[in-house]
Amino acid sequence: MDPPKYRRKGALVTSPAVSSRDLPHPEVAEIRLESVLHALADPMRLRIVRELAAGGGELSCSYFDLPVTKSTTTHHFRVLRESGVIRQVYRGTAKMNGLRRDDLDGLFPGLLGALLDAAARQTARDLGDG
Amino acid sequence: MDPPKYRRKGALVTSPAVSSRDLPHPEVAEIRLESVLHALADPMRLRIVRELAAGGGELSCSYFDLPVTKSTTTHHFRVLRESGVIRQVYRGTAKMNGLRRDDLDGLFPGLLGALLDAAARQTARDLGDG
DNA sequence: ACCGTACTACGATGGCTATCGTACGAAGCA
DNA sequence: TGCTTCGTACGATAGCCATCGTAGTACGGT
Repeated sequence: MDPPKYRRKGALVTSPAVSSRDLPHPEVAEIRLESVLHALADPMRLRIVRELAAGGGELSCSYFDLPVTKSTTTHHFRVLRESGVIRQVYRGTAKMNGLRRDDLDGLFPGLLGALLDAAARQTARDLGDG
Repeated sequence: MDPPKYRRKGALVTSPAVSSRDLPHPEVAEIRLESVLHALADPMRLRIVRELAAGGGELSCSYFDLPVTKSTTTHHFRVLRESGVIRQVYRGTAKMNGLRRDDLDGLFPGLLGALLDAAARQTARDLGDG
């Protein structure tokens, strides 16, 4: 392999920007409600977000035991990141994920809470209520 | 044409159930959060829902002046109905649409309000805030 | 230098979906 | 009995997307 390559979607760079790879996140002003809803409309991603909310801090991708392959898991995390729902950062070999709760609450007050509450209610209902 | 036909997706019936055609709606217990989010993740449908919320009562399909053809409009209304977001009923030649606000508030308290508020905030932001 | 773990990029694939155009059905009215 | 308005069904199409498998990169440890 000639020069070291850090390829991403056709781009070819000779060195990473920082020691850790950095991931593109939308600015707060770029976050679109439709994208957030689309991201959360997928059962797998809604589940990820719920676990993130329950977990409190940051969780690694491998923490999640999803019934899909790792490539699919990567895909879902990327959708969540690119829609502005989560923030991702590399820490060693792991990739830590955290909800962008403050950003979302600033943009859409009460939305995230209502969504998490709605998801919890639906789960309770699915389990036969009480 | 031989016998009168009321076809719907392969089914062939000899007479309508009632004088007005009736449309299938999900029961409250059948409404899924993911489906609601998916329905609202589309800009056209989110717009419809916002206008319905602003309009208060029921609005006919033709009330909306959407930048798509009529068949596409029909499609969007059907997605909204089948996800449980709106209720549709024929009144003469018109088809009236109403938000299922009570049903949704019962299932997911605060969700619809938070969504509508979020959409309003985003619109205000798009217009340059103030 | 080597290995293992964590995650990615890429290509393929099948399914869903937003859109259109055309043709038609139902209701009301002249 | 037509005519008009409102909305539907159907087929086609193009784009998106959730999923997979394979091959590969990055980092930390041995």
